[in-house]
Formats: sequence, structure tokens, C-alpha cells
Amino acid sequence: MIPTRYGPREQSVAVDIREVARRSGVSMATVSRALNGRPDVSAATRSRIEEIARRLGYAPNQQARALVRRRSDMVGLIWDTSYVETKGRSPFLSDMLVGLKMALADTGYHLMLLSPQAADHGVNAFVQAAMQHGLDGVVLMGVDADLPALAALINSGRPCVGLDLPVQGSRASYVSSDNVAGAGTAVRHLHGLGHRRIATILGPQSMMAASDRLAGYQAVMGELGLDVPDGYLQEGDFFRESGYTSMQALLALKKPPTAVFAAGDEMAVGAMQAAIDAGLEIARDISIVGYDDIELASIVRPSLTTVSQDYLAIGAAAVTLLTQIIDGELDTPQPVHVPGQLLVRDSAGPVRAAQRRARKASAL
Amino acid sequence: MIPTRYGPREQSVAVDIREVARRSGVSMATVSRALNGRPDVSAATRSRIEEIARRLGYAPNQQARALVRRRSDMVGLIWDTSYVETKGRSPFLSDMLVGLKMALADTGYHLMLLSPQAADHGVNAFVQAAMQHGLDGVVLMGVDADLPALAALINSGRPCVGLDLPVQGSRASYVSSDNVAGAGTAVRHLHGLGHRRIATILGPQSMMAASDRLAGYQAVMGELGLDVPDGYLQEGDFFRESGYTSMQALLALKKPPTAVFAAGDEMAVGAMQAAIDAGLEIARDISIVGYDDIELASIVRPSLTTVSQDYLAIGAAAVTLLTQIIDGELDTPQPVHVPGQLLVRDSAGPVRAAQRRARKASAL
DNA sequence: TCCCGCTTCGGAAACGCTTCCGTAACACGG
DNA sequence: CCGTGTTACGGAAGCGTTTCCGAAGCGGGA
Repeated sequence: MIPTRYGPREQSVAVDIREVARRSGVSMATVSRALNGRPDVSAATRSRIEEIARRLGYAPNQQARALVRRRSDMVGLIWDTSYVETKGRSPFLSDMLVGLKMALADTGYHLMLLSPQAADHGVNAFVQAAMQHGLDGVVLMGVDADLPALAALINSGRPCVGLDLPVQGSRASYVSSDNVAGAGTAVRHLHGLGHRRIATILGPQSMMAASDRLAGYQAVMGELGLDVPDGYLQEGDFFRESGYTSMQALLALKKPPTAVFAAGDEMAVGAMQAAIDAGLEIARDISIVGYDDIELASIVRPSLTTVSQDYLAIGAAAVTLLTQIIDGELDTPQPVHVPGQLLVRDSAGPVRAAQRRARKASAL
Repeated sequence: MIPTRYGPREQSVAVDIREVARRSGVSMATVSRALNGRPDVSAATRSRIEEIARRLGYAPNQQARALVRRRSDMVGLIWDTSYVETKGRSPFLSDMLVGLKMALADTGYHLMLLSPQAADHGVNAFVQAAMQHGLDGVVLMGVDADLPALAALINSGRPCVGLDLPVQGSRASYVSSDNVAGAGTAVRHLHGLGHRRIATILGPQSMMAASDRLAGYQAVMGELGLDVPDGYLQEGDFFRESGYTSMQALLALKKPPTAVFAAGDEMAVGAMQAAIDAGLEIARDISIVGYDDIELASIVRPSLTTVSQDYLAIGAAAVTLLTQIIDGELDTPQPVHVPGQLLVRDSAGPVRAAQRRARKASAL
């Protein structure tokens, strides 16, 4: 019994439940019950066992535990990072991961990272991976929404939640930021500044975030009784360049907008540059609101008014949703939308008298 | 036997090795040997078993497997994310994680995220966590270097590698970017532009990256025979504000430098701002080189010459190192340093005649 | 006294896999 | 024909847990 420098452990060789039982003078069964908080063990025995287990540094083998309990207390994360080689980093996903991890830490679940490139290995690569490790649930992030392997996984009945990924099933749902409401807030902000000619630059409509933002734009425009003339819907691809060309197209219109809602900050920055290159002054001659609050948004001049997403909250919501599905508390799980927040900065200003006049004139 | 839409699996209920054995007309032992590529099974039997296993969608239970093999094919990641609540995001660590994950995917290891907040639970929280899950090794990232729990883990003899974290033990080492060489390259670049008065803004010396960059600066300055007068070593904290004030201090010197190597891009940006506010023109009146290549570096005007780190390569190197340690291929594991790369942009320019004159004059 | 119920505990069977050991079958040199 | 070696396979032990089932002990009501 050699005391180490690091606390009261008696030995550094792995100590198992049998050893604890021996030292406590009880059976393995009793040790298990005591340490798992089962009722049928006397208070005296329990505390004695707890003390001995603590002194021995006993930590139950999770694999053995999972094997017999048929529950691993682990959730998997399927996260496609192959984009890194093509498009570069994706800070969103990393932030969501952090949110996920932090929320998970409070629940006692552990997170296991799986590599979806294994999807090459067959249609049910995901469900096999989940089965192999006995995962209680799996979180999906940044993977192609219509991957056959994904459908197979959802179909397998294993609890799933998508992050910004519209999965839906009897035991599957998703959480995303509330893009519809966020886009609406942006438009309303512009309207509150007096703008009536509000155009938008879209993201690729195959992506849920992009189509939802369009939906939010359209809904609020309709609600406010605002017109959406031809050309006010510019298709972008979330990259800066597309924001630039879209803005050019917008400015070439017969009735150019006085304000633009760009469905992504990169595009918003591109749009700003196009406006500047066209000799306009941002916020004075043309107002721009973005979406996402990327780092660049607060750096660029003028700083970009945008809608931020709370990635930590999204991660936390995903954990809540997933645990509820796992515990069977939800009959038919519904998607949850985490509200965004409008950050008013300097890229959107009140409509000017000149613009108002122009608007009235052209309205005649 | 109901075929599903998703491939040739026969049933969706979990199929185990016993089932495969039954269908193949052999024992479980033989199935295991066949599927694990053991030599003592005939070619005919092996291919028959493989076919049946494939058709059944058999995937061995990893927990049971790990239990008997005493090897889990899993490595843990201890990553402290509590900083998020105080300092905001840390893109470096996220990028390293991606590198780690991608490299890991090629080796067959899986990654498990552990939450070091559990360190509150005792000195050997880490080693217990590793034991519990039978981790073959663990990667450490963004955790306090002198945490007792960390020392305990390293002392436990379990394979460890630190990411930008100087851990060292008989089965533990670390990988980081080569900060010494990177800093040296930066200084040499400045020297090549004709600069002789080169100051530096340091990071907190308790951090390895910071002290290594200082070491690199000092080594090359000495090598080049350049003087480092009092005041040329300014202490910063990696944040922008400290870069600003450090630059102010530098400019107030009797013999102000003509070039500054800032040990971090945030500080470099702060320094640039201070120089601009002092009426200087970057690259012309004063040259600045940063370190890290953060996103901002390419955005700011003039764009920042800096040293970039290849996070993906760091992750990959960590995986190589860790697997070597696990497989016992290394007697005494050595730290590995992955080279950075100097990105020449616009913030550093050739020394001007006026500066040369001033230098000569003051040299008299 | 007997019986019933409650509390507390131990024995042992799983969980799904790998691997040690034994053995049958066969070939081969002596 | 015997001994020996090689190949291909099965039986069963065991990895470290949990949990089912049964039983001992005890108190109390009839």
C-alpha cells in the first residue's frame, strides 16, 4: 500500500467491483446496488462501501456496464468535416459543438465523434456505427440532408436530433435557430427606419436556413403590405462574391431598393462593397442588414447590423430535445427553434427625404 | 424476412455473432476469427461467413469487444471549454479538433469528448475517466497546464498527447506549432527588409506559445547581431488592447523601432491602430508582423503579414504521435513541432532612407 | 406458535465478444 | 504403421458489470 503523491488512492492498478466487494466483506451484487443508489441496501453498509470505493479509487467499467444495462450513456455526433478541404473552416459548427458539449456535461452523457465518411461503406453505415457503440442517441451536424444513410438512421428508430438539419421521424427531430422570425425581425427593423423598398439576397434554397429566411422575409413583407417587385429577390450562395453581384443587380433596377436584407453576413459584406464601389454611402444612401453575426460583422466599416444566433443555446436545446426523446417523454417530437437577436449597428439608417421623394415620384 | 428500402439487410433487430454463427453453420469462435482476419480459418469458410455477415448487417458490439480485448480503439479528448463564458470563442482549438478528427478517421480510432469540469471531483478525475471508458489514449487541449489532475493522468502511464500544451512523461508528449522557428522567420523577414531596430510585443510568458515566440525572437536577433535595447520587449496578453498600449510605449522610446514583431495577431492589430493614431503609415513608417493568421489578419487594412499555423497538420501530427505511443513504438516520446508559414502581406515594408539616416545618426 | 411480509443480502445468470486450449482430420517422413 | 506436425474448427472460460431470484433474519399480528 504505497501512497502516491496524488491523493488517497491505494493502488494504481485497475480496481474492480470484486475487489471492492472483498474489502467490504459483501458480495459484488451489494456493492453494485450500493453504488447505484438502489434502495435495498442498509444505510450502514452503503456508506461503508462508498467509503471503501472512494478510497480505492474505484470507477466502474463503462463498457461492462453498458453491455448489461443496454444503455451506454453516450451519444454520438455525426459531423461531416470534409468541407474543410474545399470551403475552409466553418465556425458555426464548431460553436454548436461547444454548446453541445457544455450542455451534455451537465446531463452525464458523453459525446462520441463518428466520421460520416464511413458512409461510403454502405447505406446503413450510420445505424451500424450507432449499434456498434450502443449509442443512446445521435446528433447530426453539417451532413448532407438527403444522404441515404441518414434516412436509414432516422428510420431505424434510434433517437436523433439534427442541428440546423431538418430531420424528422418518430424519434427524430431537429433544432435550429429561428430563421423565419430572425429574418422577419430584420425586415421589421428596416421598416421601422422608414424603408419601404426592401430587397433581399437569398442563400441557396436547398438549405433550410436559407429558405426559412426567405419565408420570414416574404411573410413580414406581406404583413406590412410591402411590395416585392421583380428583381428584389436575388439568388446568392452565402459567399461574398454573390453578395457583390447581387447588389450590383439590385442597383441596376429601375426602382432600386433603399434597403437590403442579406440572408448571410458574407453576402452582406459583399453587398456593402458593391454599394461603396457604386459611390453610395452605406446607411445613408442604402441600408443593409445581414444575418449570422460572423466575426467580420463587427469589424467591417461601417459595422454591420445583423441577426445573431445563440450557438450555445442551440447546443443546449439539442441536448434537452435528445434526452427527452431518449427517455420517451415525447410522443411525436417537434422541432425547436431558438430565437436569434437583432444586433443594431451602423449599416442600416433611416430612410432619407430624397429617397422618400424618389419613392413617391415613382409611385405615381 | 422483410426487405427494407434501405439495402439488403434482412432484419432491423440487432444481430449478434451467435446469429451469424448459426446461419453459417459454424461456431462463434470461427466467425470471430474469420471476421477478424485470423489465419486459422479456411478461405472458403471465411468468405462464406463474410458474405452472411454482410447480408445480415452484422456489426460487432464494441463494448463487448473492448471488454475482452482490453483495448477500446477509442481515444479521449479532454478539452476545457469553460473559457467560452469568459473570453468568447477560441477558433484555434476548434480547428485543431477538426484536424484531430480527420486524422483519427483514417486510423480507425474513435474520439470521445470528456468534460474536464469533472476535475472538481478529485485529483484523479482524468485518470478515472480514462479508466472507466477504457481509453487507449487521451488528447489534451486548452486545459490548464498545471492542473493536478493532469499531472496525475500523465503519471498514470496512460498514453497522452497535449495540443499546444507541454506535457511530458514516459508515455506522454505534445505537439505544437513551431513557435520558435516561426518567430525567427518573422524576424528574419523584417531583417531582410532592411530593418535593424526590431522590437517585439510578447504574450503572457506562462503560456508555452508565448515564451517560445520570445525565444525565437531572441535567438534570431542574437544570430543576426542585432541589439535588443531596453523597452524593446513589451509585455502583452494576446488581446488587442495590450497591443495598442505596447505600441504606444514603443513609439515613446528614444530610439523607437522601425519594425515590430507582435506575438499574436490581435496584438498586432492593436499595434497597427496605435501607429495609425500616432500619425504613422503602416509599412512605410513602421512595419508590423503578427502571428497566428486569424481571420482578421487578411481583412484589416493594410493586411497583416503574419505567421500561420497549420491546425490540420497539428491534429494529424497529434494522431501519429499518440498511436505511436500507444503501440509502444517510442521509448521516450519527443515533442513534435509542426512548422508555421510566413504569409507576406502588406503590413511590413522595406526600411526607408529616412529611417536609415535616423538610425545612423543615433548610432553616433 | 405459526405465518406473513419486509428488509437486506448472496448466488448466479446473463450481456456479446475474443481467445486459450483441445482435438479431429489429414499429410508426411521414417 | 507410428509418430509428429499442420490446418481448421468447437467448447468454454472469462472480460466487469447488473439484475433476477431466492433466502435468511426479523418483527408483528393472529
